[in-house]
Amino acid sequence: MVSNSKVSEALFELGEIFAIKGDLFRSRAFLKAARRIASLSIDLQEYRRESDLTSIPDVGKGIAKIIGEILDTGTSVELEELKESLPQGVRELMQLEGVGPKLALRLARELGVTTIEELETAAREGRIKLLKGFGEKTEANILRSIEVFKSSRERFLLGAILGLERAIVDYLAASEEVLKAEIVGSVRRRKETIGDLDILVASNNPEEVMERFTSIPNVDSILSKGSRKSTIRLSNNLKVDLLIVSLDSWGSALQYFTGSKEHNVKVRRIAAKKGFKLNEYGLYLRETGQKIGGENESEIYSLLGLDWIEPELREDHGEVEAASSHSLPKLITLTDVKGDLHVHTDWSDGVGSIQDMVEKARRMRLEYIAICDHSKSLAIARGLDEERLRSQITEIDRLNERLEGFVILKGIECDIKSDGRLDLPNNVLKDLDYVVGSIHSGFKSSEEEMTDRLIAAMQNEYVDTIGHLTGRLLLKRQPYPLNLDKIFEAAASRGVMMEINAFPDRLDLNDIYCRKAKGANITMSIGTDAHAPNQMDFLSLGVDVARRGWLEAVNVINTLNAKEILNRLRG
DNA sequence: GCCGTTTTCGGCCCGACTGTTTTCAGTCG
Repeated sequence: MVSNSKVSEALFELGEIFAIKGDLFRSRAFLKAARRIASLSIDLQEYRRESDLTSIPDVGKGIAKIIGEILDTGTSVELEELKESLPQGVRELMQLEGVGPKLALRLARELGVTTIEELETAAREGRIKLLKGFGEKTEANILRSIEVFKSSRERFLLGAILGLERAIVDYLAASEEVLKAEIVGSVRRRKETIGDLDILVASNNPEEVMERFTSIPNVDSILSKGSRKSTIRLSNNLKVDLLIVSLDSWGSALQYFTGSKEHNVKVRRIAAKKGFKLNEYGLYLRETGQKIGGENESEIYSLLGLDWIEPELREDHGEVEAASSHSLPKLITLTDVKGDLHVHTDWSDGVGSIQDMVEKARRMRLEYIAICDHSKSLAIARGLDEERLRSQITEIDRLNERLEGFVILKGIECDIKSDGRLDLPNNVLKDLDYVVGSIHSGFKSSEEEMTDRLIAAMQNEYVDTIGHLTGRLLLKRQPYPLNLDKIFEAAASRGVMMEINAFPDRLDLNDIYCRKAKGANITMSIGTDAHAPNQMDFLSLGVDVARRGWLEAVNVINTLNAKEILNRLRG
């Protein structure tokens, strides 16, 4: 899939350049195509061999030609020429908040700056405010954007802000002036990483609520403040938007601010076609301006002839079409999940005993957990050799005898060695209930080597699941290259499952691959990879990914109860 | 440049906030 990201980056770049040049519609077309390519679960190189690139939505003749050129030569002549024609550094400047194409071009042209660093110098020397149409405030804002850019331009893990999200909503909801409060935006859609936090409030007294919002204890700065919409930055650099509407616009505002942008564009277009106008305040008849909906969200969808769409699906990945033909999936929920299929204990690098993990699971009302400590190759994690694993098996048997209404599955997270063999012999694997095969080394190998390695591992009859397939660490490490088609084909034919690793910086498989795996008839398992009892709370993040990947309960093995899963695994 | 139940031309989502300017362009979501 390396070629896909290369193509999508080039298309993004072209889109931005066209925006700088003022050709906004062409820009939009390229950006749209770029996003489309980025979300494809098929490899472009392979796709091109079998079909016409123009069969991809948002890709027409022109862009197909450019994609072909990039696949063949690594770049596009048009892109290179356009880059030449722009002053150096314009695109870099656009990374700053509040600096769009127009501003970036003027700054680059008129100040001759080519980097953010040079722009900072110019701002400190007071040269920006001398430009026509610029003043003190613009200069100060640019300086502040540069600060933010330098200190933290990374996104936040969804798993890292969840408590905070709740706390802010509760803080606002405690005011009598707040009639309703809800998280919207990418957090409501449960995206794996988020850029900011969006909160929607219904109130008849927006001024007072805004006051309360902008005086939240850990606010660092107020970026904008109006009667309907304000933005603050918290001391941890997280940006929080508050939007206030009246109760009769609650549903349309919820719909609008949940996004995604692409989803909303599609929904609005349907509204327009049916003779409506949809905005955050309501659904209106275009001709008369009469308001016909807005109080609740599902009503908006139903007036447009659509089933209500779960927020996690709102990415314009076919959900609007499915809602129109009443064929949306019935998504898995957290309560469907009966067990956690990947936890560590103090037998390897976890901090809890088997008993601690069991107690936590029981508090979560789960029926089972699979103890999957590391195997011996992972010496740094005190991985288990055959002898210690046998002791652990005995220990688990002993504990299971005393447990009622709960089962501990005997498992292992067994290292897959570089030749694809497993780290422990079959004569001990056969005595386990559940084997997760994972790669923890050799991340720099080629796509072919990694693919072969995984396929070889799946030939082992005791491997139930492949753990954290792509090895990515969100915001830290890219996934290693893999031929997913080959891997999923092998997994489907061998009946091997794919893990959704629910640890916040893994979430691997991701949503897109989940959907692809589902299409390949592969069953998924969800495991938190918890190394401490409380980390089992990450289970909900795994379910979020599954939901974003269009999975239903039947696609996930942990929706079976303890008896069923034991039958399925070793029956 | 893409797209089509208004289909090969003429649209392309729509509104809030800011800054600097007297009526609006730029940016963002």
